[in-house]
Amino acid sequence: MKDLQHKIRSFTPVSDADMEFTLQFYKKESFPKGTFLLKPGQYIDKFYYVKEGCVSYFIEEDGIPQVMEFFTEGYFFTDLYAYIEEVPSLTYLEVLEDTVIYTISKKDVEKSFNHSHQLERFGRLSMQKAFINNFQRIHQIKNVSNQERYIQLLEKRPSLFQRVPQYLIASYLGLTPVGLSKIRKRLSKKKLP
Amino acid sequence: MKDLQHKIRSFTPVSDADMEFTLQFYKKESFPKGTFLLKPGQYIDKFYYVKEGCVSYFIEEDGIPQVMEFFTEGYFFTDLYAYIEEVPSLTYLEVLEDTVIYTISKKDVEKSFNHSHQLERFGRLSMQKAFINNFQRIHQIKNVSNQERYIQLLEKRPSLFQRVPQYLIASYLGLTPVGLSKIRKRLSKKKLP
DNA sequence: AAGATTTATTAAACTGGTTTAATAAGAAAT
DNA sequence: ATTTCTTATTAAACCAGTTTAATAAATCTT
Repeated sequence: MKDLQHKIRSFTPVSDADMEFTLQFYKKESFPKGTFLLKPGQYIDKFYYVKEGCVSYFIEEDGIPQVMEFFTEGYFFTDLYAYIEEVPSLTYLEVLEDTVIYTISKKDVEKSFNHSHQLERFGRLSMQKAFINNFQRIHQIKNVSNQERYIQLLEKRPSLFQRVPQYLIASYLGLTPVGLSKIRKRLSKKKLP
Repeated sequence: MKDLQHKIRSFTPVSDADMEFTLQFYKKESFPKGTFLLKPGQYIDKFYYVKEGCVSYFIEEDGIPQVMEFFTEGYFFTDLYAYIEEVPSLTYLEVLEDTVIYTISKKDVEKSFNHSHQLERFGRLSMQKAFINNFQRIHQIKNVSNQERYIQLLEKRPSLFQRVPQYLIASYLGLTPVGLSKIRKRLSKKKLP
């Protein structure tokens, strides 16, 4: 769990004792491609950290998956709304490739935050970072063209294109597969001859 | 500052002593309509709470304001990215009507969070709530039609339409004024005869 | 109240996407 | 290897928005 430890300390200093206290709760689990960690109607009382692999977070709209996020190595995730409010989820969490995850229960998260001010601070700062990421995403969706967003994703998370089918990336970008295909064609024409 | 106190306690219990400790830092300030609390290039080391009034948070794109949020009564706000990273802002914060604000400096926010675990927790939970709001916004922008988003805004924050010019609301919804006008026309035709 | 400015609507031409459907290419199963 | 299933591309018709420009309505100034 070296990388998880490192991840936590990238937010704020945590004493060895506190670190040990919280790490004891995480359980390593492996899920094969195709596993659903969460489906609509289910409750979720766990927080996850991706050690290795990829998980999609999506909602189904008229039978079509609308991808909100791809969680890859180093991401913390859950369906935060359902987790916090303790209501049935509206979303899916689907494992897109064989994935190794560290899991911690909500109870144990809360134990950790109660145990030490520093761990509580880690909670605040990680949430802060997630907030900023989301905010930049909103800015992008509102003010950047689809084509530009595609290019930026290509630059920022190139490996996604190797591991995730294109129609899911289209969905993540807010496009249909046809729309994304058109953009790709347009770009390939520009670049080549 | 009764309402600010109440707001803080709506997130988590805070002892009277801790509450007094943090409230001492807030300063009441009044700004007339048209004031800019922040412009691009400036640094921001304050957090704000709207006691009364309305502040727009926008970025200028090709000379056109793109509104990210309207902060009204009961909102905490700042330009979080510039605040955290201590870099020059890219955004504007403009007072849209005479507004009363409680201001606290970043130093004093940090003093508060250092002072007590409960205040740190308030910080985490308020950030968590902001995260969820943002997330639902992303979901809305991605998966809800412009027309439907307009209707939902009308239902959720009707007073905005009384206090903010329509072209700013259009911008907030990701539309041009022309586009919003069309939507309004379409809807008025449907409802009436 | 008149004039000046800002804001909202309408029209017309355009555009970047959608939908639907057919086809092609790739991957998995037998 | 052949079939089957999934994924990606292309084409054609369509549509909800945009841009530009003119007009109308509302608000602010003096």
